[in-house]
Amino acid sequence: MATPKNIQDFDPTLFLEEIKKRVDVSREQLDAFIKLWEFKKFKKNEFILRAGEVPKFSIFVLKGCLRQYIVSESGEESIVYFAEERHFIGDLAAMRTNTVSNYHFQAIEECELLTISAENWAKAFAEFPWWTDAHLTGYQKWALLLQQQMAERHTLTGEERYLNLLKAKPKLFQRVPQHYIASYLGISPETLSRIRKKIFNT
Amino acid sequence: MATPKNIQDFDPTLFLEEIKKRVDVSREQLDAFIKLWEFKKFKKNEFILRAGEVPKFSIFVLKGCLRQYIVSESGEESIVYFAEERHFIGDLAAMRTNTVSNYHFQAIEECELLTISAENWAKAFAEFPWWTDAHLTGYQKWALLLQQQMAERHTLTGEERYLNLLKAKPKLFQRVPQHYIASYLGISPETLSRIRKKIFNT
DNA sequence: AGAATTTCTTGACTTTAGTCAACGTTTTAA
DNA sequence: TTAAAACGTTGACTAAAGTCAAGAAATTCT
Repeated sequence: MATPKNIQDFDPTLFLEEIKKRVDVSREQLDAFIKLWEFKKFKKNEFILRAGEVPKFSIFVLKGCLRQYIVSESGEESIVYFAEERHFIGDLAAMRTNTVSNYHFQAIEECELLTISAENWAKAFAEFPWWTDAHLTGYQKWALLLQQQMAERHTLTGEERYLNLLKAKPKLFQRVPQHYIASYLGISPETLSRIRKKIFNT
Repeated sequence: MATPKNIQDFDPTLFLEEIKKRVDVSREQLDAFIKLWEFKKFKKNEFILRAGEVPKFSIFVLKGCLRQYIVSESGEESIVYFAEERHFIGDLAAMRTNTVSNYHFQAIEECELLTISAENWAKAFAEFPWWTDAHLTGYQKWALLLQQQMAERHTLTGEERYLNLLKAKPKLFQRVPQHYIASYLGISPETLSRIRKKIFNT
């Protein structure tokens, strides 16, 4: 279970750093802003949000790692995103429109998260233009990146995509099971095993 | 060549309809808003924006159809998006940060577009909160959709993806060359030809 | 520590899709 | 209106990746 509410004794440094990376904003603004977030802990393998439910909050990862995945009609799981420390994750569109999400969000390790409710998200949006701005910029970049990844899914082999990911997120490979990486890359665990064998035995 | 500037005799109906679909906003607001956009025509196959250049504007399609594609290191083209009538398209992230885009935007047919410059985009963003809101919502949904498409790229066969697209955008198949569809689906033109043969000859 | 579970590896075989080349058809442009 | 270019189809072959099954290795739980 998630720890109850308002355990406010978390260290906000990481969070503030990430905000400041994106926008230039005063300490007072940040203090007011951070009050809209709530600290929550989750155990390994615990579900943070589930497909078929209306998301109650959106997430910033202080510690740990979680996966976002979708289950196809045929029952196959497909991981679409890993959120490590310093990453935002969630289904804002579903949360804001009060509709069910298609995605599961699960802790891969014990996690410490900051969460923001739909109400507080709306407040932040109304009161802090710099936040809206940073958000929009983030999404604009992210959408382009996703398109690029799709193109790479089309033009590169599994091996090439594996090497790219290894270069881009080396730490990820130390902390998540290999078959999760396979799911994210869109290849079978067996194929990933063979790719690794080929790469490292030559 | 694109026609010069400020040919303002376009019919804004389509554009206004799309805005109203997203937000509830007064006629006065819309009138002021639409002044920030410029009408442009492009001939078939003409490049609207090119990879390696800083995008000068972002786009709404009044008439025609265009493709957004990326060229891989190995020189392979990969179409990531088709924009038909009523669609927004562009590389806002690159435009706003004054950096070069990785994407080409090319007219597939003769096109009539509304374009907005970086300056006017910033104005719209500052002056029309409803626009920012609609924009953000749009991106939030779009990012989720792209993730879903990536998952489908992983779990479905080429044939299944073809049938899905045929159902989702039937008109697209009447107007764009088949090998563009293949590029978008991430399969070779030959494979698409065989998929079609199999589907329609049984 | 030891049993149970999960994860990873390997082999044999199948499926899906890509490549190359040839040729017919359609579209475009001089 | 005809030549050229672009597009689509087909065949033969190849490559990439999936599936199924068995077993080894690692991790988790009690």
